[in-house]
Amino acid sequence: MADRNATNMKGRGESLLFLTDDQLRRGIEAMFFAYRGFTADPDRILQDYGYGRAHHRAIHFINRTPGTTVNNLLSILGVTKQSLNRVLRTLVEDDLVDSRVGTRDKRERHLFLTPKGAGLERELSEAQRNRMRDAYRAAGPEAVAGFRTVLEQMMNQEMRRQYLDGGDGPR
Amino acid sequence: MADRNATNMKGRGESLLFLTDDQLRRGIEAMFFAYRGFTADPDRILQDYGYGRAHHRAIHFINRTPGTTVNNLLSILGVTKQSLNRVLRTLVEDDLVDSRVGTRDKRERHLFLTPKGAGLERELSEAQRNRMRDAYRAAGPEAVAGFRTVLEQMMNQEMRRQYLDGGDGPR
DNA sequence: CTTGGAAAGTCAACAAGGCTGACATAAACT
DNA sequence: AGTTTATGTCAGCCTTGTTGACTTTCCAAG
Repeated sequence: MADRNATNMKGRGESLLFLTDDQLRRGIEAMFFAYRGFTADPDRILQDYGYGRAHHRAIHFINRTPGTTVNNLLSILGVTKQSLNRVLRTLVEDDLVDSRVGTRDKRERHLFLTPKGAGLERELSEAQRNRMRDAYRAAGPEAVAGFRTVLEQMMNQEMRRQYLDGGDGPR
Repeated sequence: MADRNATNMKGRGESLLFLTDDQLRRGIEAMFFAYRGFTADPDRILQDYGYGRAHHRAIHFINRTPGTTVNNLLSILGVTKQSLNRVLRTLVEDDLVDSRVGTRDKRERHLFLTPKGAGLERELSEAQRNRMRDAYRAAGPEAVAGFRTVLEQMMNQEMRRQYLDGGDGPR
């Protein structure tokens, strides 16, 4: 429906710009709807547990980097400690996350998923991976490579800004 | 940093899967960070006006489809009428949106941006387009084509679900 | 022409998850 | 000893989502 111009450019490789405002607008909307789809499955699962996206994010990054400190998590997620703490507290209370006092620096708390937490993580990430896999499969390997490339550019933009602007935080 | 496997597959076109869980996880995280970057500029602009993302979304879709009804907007945005109404009310009060009673069906309200509203829309979409354009430029035309293809797959997933599941709405 | 129901709006109450500010504690650093 | 750092916590505010109940308008079918 929309990638006519883009596909016509394939193989030319020059930056002769097919980037009309309308093309960009479609990209913007695609991001909006795709992101909604992307979070839909986890959202439904979390609802059953009485959790929200904030819990999902915490669980995800604790799983990715076991033993991460609260401060680490804070800067990755870009929220205030009060906000994160609220979430973290319920996760510890519900025995999904284990918060261990640091050995070298006892002020720090190192965060780990409990078996129960790892279970929920698997459930959530499996749903999301299935989505992603289906989209990837339908789009094909070449498209996936391009997808990753563009997303990485968008990520870099934000990382760059965060450090250049002194990281005045998220809205 | 990540598309090694994917690029290796290029040209083979078969679905011999390069889709390891770790590759998928990286895609998932890229979506998270990219989306954050994607909304960062508008969020900053909106803050100055005392608005939030909900206002942005309303403004965007009214601009895209001038004269759209409240119900149309409702189903596109996937929120409750009470939630949308609160946003719409402030936009009308602040003279950014014009709500005209329908001529054929007078129960309907048709929504238009006022010149002032169009001004804010331009400011917001310009920031977002610049982001998108920069990412597209840096990634190149082929990557953009792939990006669009994958996003469209993800959009379709959600559209399909919405109608199959009877559209039980967003969380 | 009456009435049922759809479309839109309003009011009230609530929850999640952001935010700020202030303050407490313990540990580490100087 | 005094300062800084990491964390936690209390209180209060905002946005944006939710339900439920109710009204007004008005189309359309009986």
